[in-house]
Amino acid sequence: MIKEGGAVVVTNIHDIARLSGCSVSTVSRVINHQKYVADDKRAKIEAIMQQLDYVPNRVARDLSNGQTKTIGVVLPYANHPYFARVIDGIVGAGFSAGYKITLLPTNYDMTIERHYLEQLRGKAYDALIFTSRSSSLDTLERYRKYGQIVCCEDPGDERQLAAAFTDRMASYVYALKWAQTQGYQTMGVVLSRNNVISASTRVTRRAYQEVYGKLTDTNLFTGAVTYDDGYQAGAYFAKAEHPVDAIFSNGDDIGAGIHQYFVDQHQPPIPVIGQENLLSSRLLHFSTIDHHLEALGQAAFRLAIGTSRTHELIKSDFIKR
Amino acid sequence: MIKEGGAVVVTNIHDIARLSGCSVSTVSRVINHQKYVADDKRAKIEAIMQQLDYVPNRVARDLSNGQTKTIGVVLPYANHPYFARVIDGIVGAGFSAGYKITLLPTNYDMTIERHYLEQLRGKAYDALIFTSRSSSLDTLERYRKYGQIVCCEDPGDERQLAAAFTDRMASYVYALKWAQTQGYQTMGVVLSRNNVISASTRVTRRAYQEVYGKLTDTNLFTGAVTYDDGYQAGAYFAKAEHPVDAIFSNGDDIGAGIHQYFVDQHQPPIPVIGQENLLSSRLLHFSTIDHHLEALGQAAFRLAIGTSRTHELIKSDFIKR
DNA sequence: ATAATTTATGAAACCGGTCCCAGGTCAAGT
DNA sequence: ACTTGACCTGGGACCGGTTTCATAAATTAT
Repeated sequence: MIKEGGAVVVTNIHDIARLSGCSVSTVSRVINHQKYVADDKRAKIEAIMQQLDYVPNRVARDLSNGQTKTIGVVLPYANHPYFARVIDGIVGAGFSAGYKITLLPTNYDMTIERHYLEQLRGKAYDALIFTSRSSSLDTLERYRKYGQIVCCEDPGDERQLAAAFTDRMASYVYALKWAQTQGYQTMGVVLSRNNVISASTRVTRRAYQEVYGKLTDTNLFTGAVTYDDGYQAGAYFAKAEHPVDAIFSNGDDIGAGIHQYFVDQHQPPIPVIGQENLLSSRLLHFSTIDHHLEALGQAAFRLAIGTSRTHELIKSDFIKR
Repeated sequence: MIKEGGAVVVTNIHDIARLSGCSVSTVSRVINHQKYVADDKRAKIEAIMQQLDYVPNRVARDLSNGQTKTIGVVLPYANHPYFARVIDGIVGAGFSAGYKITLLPTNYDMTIERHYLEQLRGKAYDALIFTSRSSSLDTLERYRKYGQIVCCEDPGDERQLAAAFTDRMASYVYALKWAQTQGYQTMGVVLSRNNVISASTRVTRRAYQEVYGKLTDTNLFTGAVTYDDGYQAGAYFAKAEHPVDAIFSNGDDIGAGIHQYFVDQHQPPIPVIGQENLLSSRLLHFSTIDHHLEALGQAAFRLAIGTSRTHELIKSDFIKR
């Protein structure tokens, strides 16, 4: 019991026990609203807890219970609208379930991802949600035994990992086919990371293959994450030898950059299809795919606290503009 | 020591001590890279830790150390661009300092804020950052003794609270005076919460008073948080009996809504001054105040882990468009 | 009246670490 | 030879809870 200026600042369960003339076991029972405590003792203990303004120590309980009621959310960066929406879903669901959500930025660094996986081993989190990853699925799976691990992509076949993901393939194919019906013969593509580990990249290539055939290097711009990157992409396609009729972008803000480049050059803006249904596509009035990322976050959270090793598919909507 | 299919899954410091023939104290010294351990013992212990793939339990260390290296960030909702930028700053700074950042949504509910303050008492966090609040400063101050509390507004006079805030007053006055030089005789204002607890609301009123005189009800629209709210505000001012020459908005996305209403009605858009320098003001080309919210978040974090009861002022920039 | 439950309580182990302190070795200083 | 101080080591208290288990009283069932 630590005092400061006469007022009690910190108390523990032993103080309460001593002052109430009971044992810590009994106090613990009162704290946890368990049966088998005499009414008078319960009242007395509650009164003393009230009086000393006692609050049980969260960390001690976590240690004893072997769980922290905390979920770690692994993401490259927090300020990107894609992740912001997913986080929003996770945080909302987490709040309702009484869980704490901790943000774990990686900047796509595998070493840092490993660090968080080690923290999972150290019981710092009950589960990890990978909204994006650089490590292999094998690596993630290897840590599965230390806690639930949820990834936000289709892990395919028989994985031990839980997964919440959007139906990218279906929505991409739908969007691209719609573009064909609009008379767009050639379609440019803008991607973020051009590697096999990015689910978005992989699926975009597959969907493109199915609808437009092989994706050539000239029709592809990679490394786009922000509006300014999109602007660069716009410049690339504007100056291209064989211009494309429309561009399928990996995000609305990037799409806005593409659009804006043409506007700034006083050229007719090339039709763009974006993703995420952000304000930018609404303002510039181009089509987009809404992946319902809040729902994705909620699903990921449910999987994180559930023990069921399952998959959840979130349907996307194509918004024609 | 818990095994699963032959492989060791969980070990603790006692296992390491037993297997290495040393005491727990010595193992602890090795874990923490302390002096006074014989080279051969150190090597042996390290080898065994390696072999069993031992990771110290985070929660146990936290309990013993009396700190969690976790900062709670209190905010109304996570998906709003204002808070997204502040979070980004906090998370970045937290990562560099080896701290965990937990998001605590309140939806402006005082009861929920209280709940988080109680958690601070329960040692769940080392400090709390209030990016926004509904509780009074007195209330926050009352919990100050349980941990550092940082608020993101100017708390004025002699408060025990640490504070990181932007120079709203200066930037608002600057922006409004600039508007006057542009010939805008009457200025509408859009606010989020029209109560005295919102720093933004309070300062906007004061700045308006200083430049334009008394803020009348007819020149004010409140309750705006999103683009759609801004759209409503646009409708309000478009249909007003005494139209305003320009509108000072509490956010770029809201400003975009205002702007867009006029566009949709085929009316010449009314000049808007936004805040936060988001993509929307860039796309629609209206002036805005950049509060450098990432820097605000970083400052807030520094105050959260520092014991110095200080204030940090972040300068804003007015971006004329 | 006796056996079987249910209720009530506290001692003590446990969760998995940190750290103070006592005790011992050994080389340098006087 | 004797003090001094740096180096090593382990026992055990401590952080603040939860939970098992033994014990006993009060009910209920037979």
